[in-house]
Amino acid sequence: MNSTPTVTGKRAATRELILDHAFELARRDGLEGLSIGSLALDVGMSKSGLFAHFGSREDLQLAVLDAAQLRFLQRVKWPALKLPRGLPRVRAIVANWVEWGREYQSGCVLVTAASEYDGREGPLHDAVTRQQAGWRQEMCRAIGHAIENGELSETTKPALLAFEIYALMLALHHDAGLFGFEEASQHALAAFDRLLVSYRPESGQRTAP
Amino acid sequence: MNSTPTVTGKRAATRELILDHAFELARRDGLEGLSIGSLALDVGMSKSGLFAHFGSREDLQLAVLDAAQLRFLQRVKWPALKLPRGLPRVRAIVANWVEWGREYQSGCVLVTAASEYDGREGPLHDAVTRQQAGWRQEMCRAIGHAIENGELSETTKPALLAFEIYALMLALHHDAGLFGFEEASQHALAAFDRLLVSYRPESGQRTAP
DNA sequence: CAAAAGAACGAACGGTCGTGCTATTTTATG
DNA sequence: CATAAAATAGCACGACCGTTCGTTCTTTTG
Repeated sequence: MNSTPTVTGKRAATRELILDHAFELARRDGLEGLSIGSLALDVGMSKSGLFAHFGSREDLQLAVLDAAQLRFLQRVKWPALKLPRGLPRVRAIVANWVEWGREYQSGCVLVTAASEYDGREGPLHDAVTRQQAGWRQEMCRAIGHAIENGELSETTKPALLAFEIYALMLALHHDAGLFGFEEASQHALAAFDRLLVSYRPESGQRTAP
Repeated sequence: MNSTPTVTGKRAATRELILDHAFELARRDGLEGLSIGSLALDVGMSKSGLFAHFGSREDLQLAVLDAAQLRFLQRVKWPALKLPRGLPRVRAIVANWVEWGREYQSGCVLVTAASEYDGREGPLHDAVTRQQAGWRQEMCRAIGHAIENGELSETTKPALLAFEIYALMLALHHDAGLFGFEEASQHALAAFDRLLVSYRPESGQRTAP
């Protein structure tokens, strides 16, 4: 009756279903370890039927990468945007990031992809690099706002602090996978607190709005 | 004439040759991406001839993992043991570690293996976990000496500082592979300096030997 | 030199890989 | 309900996977 079967369409719906399963499989085996046969088995459809949605394995991998980034931004970035610019937002990003690490300990697709494709070339390398550079830049901007607010020392170099924060999150994933999330997250949060102390502005000068 | 063909023996020699090539291949493709066929092609011998040296792919992967750790210890740990215990040795370890990162940017077998096997089970997972736990403990001991020497604040928690240092080295590998080694190493070294400043002992109390 | 031992080879196995092609089924449209 | 279109299944392909086996070549030993 309706001219459009659903708002999203059947094609888009099953595509999302496939990407859901692919996201989970890629967590354990990486994007390189993701195979169409096992994915089709997991989804419950035929290899060829699934394959028709993407046209090539590489396009599937790119789609999974995009889906993973979308989830990351949904869980980590967007909720933090509701907080005011500056240190509160930076704190929220880190807090959300740690929670993301709790959910996806031992196998974040984004982290895995970075180490899988950093030494090669091709569309996946490009996509990963673009993705990581973009997120790092967003971190730098968030840090920049905190500096402008006088919440961080004015000598703070955003790129360096962003590097330090990213380092903690990498180590969080690393240690959570090997030694358990609880100890790892305690270390990461303690280290982040130490970081903020070390970047605390000199007493007296405030440039708040 | 000689009863022993060489000191090492032919078998051990070609085994080392294989592991040399395998180490290089595993840098790009990880231990999971390492295939016997392509390795044999790279070494210049037949699949079956190569296979006979290990008996299974898993044993090959374990051997490569051991070889990688040996190289790491040779380049990073052992040279640092020539320096006195305490802060100088910790500094040397980090400096050597960064140089290791320069040589093996975009693809350290140990880092890759950690993310490949942290979510599974089996001999490789066990080996990686044991390996990482051991190295972390060695870092803690080295840091402990620096605390005893009064070169770091006596409130320093070795496990946390070891986590922070490891985090910087992970981020060094990450960024070096994606954005280039020079910027990454500058960030890592600057962050390490900031770390040492933040752990500087309170002025006055010295407990040096 | 002959015999025994060791190392590497070549071929083949059953499987799985990614990828096309052609039916068949499901869904939407007049 | 009939029909066009979209979505999925079935099948086959060449390539590569790890592994096994029997053979051949090289080295060591008596």
